[in-house]
Amino acid sequence: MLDIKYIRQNIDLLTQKLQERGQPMDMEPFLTREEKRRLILKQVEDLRSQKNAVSREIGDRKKRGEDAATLMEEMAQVSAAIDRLETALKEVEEELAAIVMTIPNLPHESVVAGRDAQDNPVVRTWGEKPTFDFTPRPHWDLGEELEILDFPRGAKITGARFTLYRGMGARLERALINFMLDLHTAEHGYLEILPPFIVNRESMTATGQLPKFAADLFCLASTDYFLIPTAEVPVTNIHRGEILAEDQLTINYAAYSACFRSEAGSYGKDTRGLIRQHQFNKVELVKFARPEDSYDELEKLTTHAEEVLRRLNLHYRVVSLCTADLGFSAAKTYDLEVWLPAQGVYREISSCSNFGDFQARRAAIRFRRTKGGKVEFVHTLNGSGLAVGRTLVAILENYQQSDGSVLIPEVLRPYFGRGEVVAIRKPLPAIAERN
RNA sequence: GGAGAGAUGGCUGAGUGGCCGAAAGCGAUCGCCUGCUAAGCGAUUGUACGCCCCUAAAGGUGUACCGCGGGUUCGAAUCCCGCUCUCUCCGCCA
Repeated sequence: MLDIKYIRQNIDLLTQKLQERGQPMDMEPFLTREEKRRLILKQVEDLRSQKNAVSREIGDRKKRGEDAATLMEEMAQVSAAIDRLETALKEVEEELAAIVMTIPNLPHESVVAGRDAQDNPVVRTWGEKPTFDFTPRPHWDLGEELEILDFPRGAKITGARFTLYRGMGARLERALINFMLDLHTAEHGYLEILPPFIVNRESMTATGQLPKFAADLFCLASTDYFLIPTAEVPVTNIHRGEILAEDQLTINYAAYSACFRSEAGSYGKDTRGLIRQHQFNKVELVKFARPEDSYDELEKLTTHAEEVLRRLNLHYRVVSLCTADLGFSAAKTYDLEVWLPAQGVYREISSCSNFGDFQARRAAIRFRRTKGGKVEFVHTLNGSGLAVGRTLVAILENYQQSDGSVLIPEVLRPYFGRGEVVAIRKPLPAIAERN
């Protein structure tokens, strides 16, 4: 959410920025309601002021044993007038909020104006595409053959875009979660969080998923609770409505969670494999920073996410999202895209964003300056560190061998028991049956 | 799921219809004093929104906020209703 006063005073700049985002908006409805709100508010407050003064007078007179009947009658009418104006005020405030809540964040000045994802500049690349002396196969084939990913049974148990992990597949997913959390907590200084995976409407609104993107969420029937689409939601809401001390900042949290996305409108995209699921695992990094620090923190956050890929020795590139590709709440975003050799594409595996004060204003997350004692909004940031399912995909495809087995990256081997396990192989028939 | 108790400022805690944005204490900040330390003295100590002033900041002023939402009343932290959360007991449960 943007500041209403800021919108009013910078209406031309805002119109231009929305244009650049490819989401032009007519600001006239905002302006008329904003003005109407102030007009009515003034009237209501003047009447209330009058009411307060006269009510005090009535009290005084009664105490002195004087008659106050005329004044009381007068005030009854003033109260009625206040009631009418309050109704009108509430109405216009709701309309105004409805408009403001659907205005996206303004892109940071360093974000390039572009038309679509094609215009996202590549900031850097790391590593090299692995070479194969055979044709690399897609992870869905490898996963089924190794009997670690079971797509038909996932569909039977629940439906399309749900997958059953088995044996070494489940183990690899778990190893990745632990590896990522260990790295971020022990070496990057994040505090580990295990949040609720179900949140209320207020939390969803604070981080920007609601009211605009309800179609992407799973809502629990007969409740006002939602399955989280990312740990960003519960973790950012940890400090909703709080005023933090300046010396607490920057706060760094790392959280594993399952993520649930309904994503209506994704039909036909990525129908095979693990890339686009209704349920997936993710380790999320969240920061609360002072405004002057937030863009430095974004760089740090991004390198923390990158470090996971580096240690797994997975080739990737970093792109900076252009204005048109930027998410609703973000002021600036870096996407990490990992190389998937079977498909010959770079695939998004992490998205690291600075939201500026956009979420903080919605969520009322503030801090008090030690010097000056002023209250200001914090800046919130978050990034995937990383999407676990997609990391598993990248490992299967990049570490596959000609015999159909998949080597386990060095850094993950300690998570597979005593270190004897170095590869995932097709199970022997007898073992397969026992499983 | 059933029964009961509770929710007040950074914290503790008083306040059952007007003199209450809210006593007192603690904490914090600034200043004074004491040759250091401790103690003492004084002042300040919420947030949001509107208006005035204005380059801005500061300032002035008004309104709202005592868990949340309604109601009664000229007037509500205080009375009534609904909800949420916390605590205790019972039931159920991993």
